[in-house]
Amino acid sequence: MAEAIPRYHHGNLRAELLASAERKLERTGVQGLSLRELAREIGVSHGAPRQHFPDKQALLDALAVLGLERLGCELDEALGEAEGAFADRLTVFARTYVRFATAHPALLALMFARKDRPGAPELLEANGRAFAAPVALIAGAQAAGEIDSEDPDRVAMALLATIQGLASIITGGMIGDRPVDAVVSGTIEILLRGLRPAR
Amino acid sequence: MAEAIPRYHHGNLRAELLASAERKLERTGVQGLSLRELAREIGVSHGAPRQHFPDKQALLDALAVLGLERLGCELDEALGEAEGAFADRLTVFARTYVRFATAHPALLALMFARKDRPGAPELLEANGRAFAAPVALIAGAQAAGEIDSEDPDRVAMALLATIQGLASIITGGMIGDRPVDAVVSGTIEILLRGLRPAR
DNA sequence: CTACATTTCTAGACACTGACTAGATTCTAG
DNA sequence: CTAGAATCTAGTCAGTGTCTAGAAATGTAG
Repeated sequence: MAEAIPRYHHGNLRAELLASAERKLERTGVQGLSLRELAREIGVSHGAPRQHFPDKQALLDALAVLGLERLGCELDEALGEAEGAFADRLTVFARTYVRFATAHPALLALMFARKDRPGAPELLEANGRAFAAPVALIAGAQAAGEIDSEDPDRVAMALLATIQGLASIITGGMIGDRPVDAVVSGTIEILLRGLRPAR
Repeated sequence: MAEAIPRYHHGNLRAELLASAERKLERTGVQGLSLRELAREIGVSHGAPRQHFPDKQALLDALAVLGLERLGCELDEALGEAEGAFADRLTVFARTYVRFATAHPALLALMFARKDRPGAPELLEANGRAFAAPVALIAGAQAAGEIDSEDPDRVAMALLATIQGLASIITGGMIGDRPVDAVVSGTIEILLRGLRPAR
């Protein structure tokens, strides 16, 4: 640690607050996240965070944006190197999303907070960017005739809803002891059969 | 109001706490729910709730159980009087569930909190009771050959996940200005096409 | 009816939190 | 070098959840 000498100006407080907050978030949930405790751990006065986040909600929103960006990166990466038919790539998307959801359930809850809220336009924006790759994937499949496309928007909605639902069920502990990957790919399989073009 | 005379023993505090808490919950979310404020509104001292709920979490859990019971009633009722093919009855289930979810989003979040938690066995139990009717509906359809049943459990999982996902998307505000009922029935339609027995 | 035990509620305390303020310190342009 | 902006400290406030001791009402024998 080179951070042994406490200077008056921390120099990187905003970033370190976010990092510490995210660590704490996964361990204790939103309820157990305290601005003062964060400041204490970082070694800064209890009022310091206010310089970077006017509000606790502002910190949470920033965490959500970061989460969306990271999810977006993981999705881009996974879908970028995914080859093969639409079915396979959609499964890759679902698995990546579900893995993220189960790895960071508390963060996901923040990311899914109401977006029609004052001060959440950047959240909505980040949301759009995060899901750009899967949306493009679906649109491409529709254009290529790989899936039914009578109503593209409805199809995309159904796919996203299902995958988000899987994540909810799993993080809620309602999956019991069923194997995650099997449930995910089984569900995707059913969906795809329903989306097959009616020839 | 016959409750004008404040007696020492309220006589019905537990029930009134739950009712007040639920009202507040929908307006302010979990964050804005304060035991002391509840006590103040009801006209009782700040320590009184502790007699009925040892913990704030205990109040929240009780709220979740009540929510599950009410959801179960609504589902039972809706599915009880639903006639017709499996497709129609499944749509009724989805609509009923989504309506409940959009009407009580904060309560739904409580109901979907992690169930593998110390002191949540009654939550899990209530969860099972609430979804008894739709689970029976699905099992019946499988038995009657109305839908594919190579793996009954997987099929049920896919259906529940999808419907829960719809609720998440809608309460998260990500549905935009699309008509709710159309999105719901459109998604169900796709699922059902995928579940049609392969003859 | 009385005496006792239990339930229910009050009142006071404690540590903690998020938010606000004034002022000290450091950084940075000009 | 200096003035102003950015950053941090320290003190304060109302509010919260939880704990405690004890008062008040209720229920239950004898």
